[in-house]
Amino acid sequence: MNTPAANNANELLKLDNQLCFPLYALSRMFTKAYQPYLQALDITYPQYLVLMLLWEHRELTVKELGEKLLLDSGTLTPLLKRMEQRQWLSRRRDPRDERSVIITLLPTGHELQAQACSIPVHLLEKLQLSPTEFETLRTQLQQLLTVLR
Amino acid sequence: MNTPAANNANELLKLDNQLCFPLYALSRMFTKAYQPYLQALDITYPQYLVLMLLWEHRELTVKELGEKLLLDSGTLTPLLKRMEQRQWLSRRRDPRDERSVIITLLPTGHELQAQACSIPVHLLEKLQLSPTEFETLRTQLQQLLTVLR
DNA sequence: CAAGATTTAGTTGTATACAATTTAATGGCT
DNA sequence: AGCCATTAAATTGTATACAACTAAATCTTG
Repeated sequence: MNTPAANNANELLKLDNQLCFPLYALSRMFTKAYQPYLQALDITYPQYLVLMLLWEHRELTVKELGEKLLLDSGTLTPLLKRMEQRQWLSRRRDPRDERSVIITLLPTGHELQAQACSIPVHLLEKLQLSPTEFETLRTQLQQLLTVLR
Repeated sequence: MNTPAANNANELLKLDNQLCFPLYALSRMFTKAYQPYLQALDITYPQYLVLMLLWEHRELTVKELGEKLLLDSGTLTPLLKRMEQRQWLSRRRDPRDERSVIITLLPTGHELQAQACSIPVHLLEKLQLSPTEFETLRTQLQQLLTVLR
């Protein structure tokens, strides 16, 4: 354990020298930053992600949602059922392929968009990043996401 | 909804135009990338974080762990109890302040370090980032973490 | 066309996260 | 000393995540 190589390995084992921990911590901090705005709409962050996709696409299968959010049915099915209970969306089997379930936004779900569209603006203010910084970071993360996918 | 301002607000509501989603997705993908190596040690990612801190510091209170990991006792207490059951660490009240709980690494917990020190190396390989890219990204995330904290 | 492979959701069980509340101990102040 | 505010963990309840498995529908290939 006292060779330079071992010391280097131990250095790498420190929290501060890793990429993963800041990602993990930042991800949770962002979710908390969203919290007050989401609470006003009575939705959670993953539910907000689903809504964003449905505002853009109107209807999507569970599989498509999973591909876009990188979540599986074990997470999505109960989440979508909760959203169905609140009348934000409907779940129905695809008549042309009974294996698939099509998620469609209901009127109540559409109405949330008007209240939600100020959320990203609020968050941008909280971040205090210049548009350039924001864009650079977003692009880098997006790239890393593509590489790892 | 057809004014330029409203359209811009709707643009911002797309997944691809946000910082938060790539952080959220990347964080989970990283955890999955660690998974095979952590599974070999039979630990979870948050448990690995706790171990890394204890390898570096020997003993820490629950409060100190929470400050470093940005987690509260609601998350840490049950997590630490599970690690205690496996004899990796001990939990005992601080005699000088009975409110605090001191977490100390046990021999079994120390031994895990020898097996764990190859993990960051494996991860670096998976990432395929140049040392410069890695460092730039790490610094940016670290900074963002400091700003938001 | 029939059997086996594949695909899509759903289910089960475990482990986080975290808000909100509770409990116990300590500190500060009169 | 006695009281109140503060602090540190623990507890409770809800909502993700995700591995592993199941069930049903569809596809493929001989």
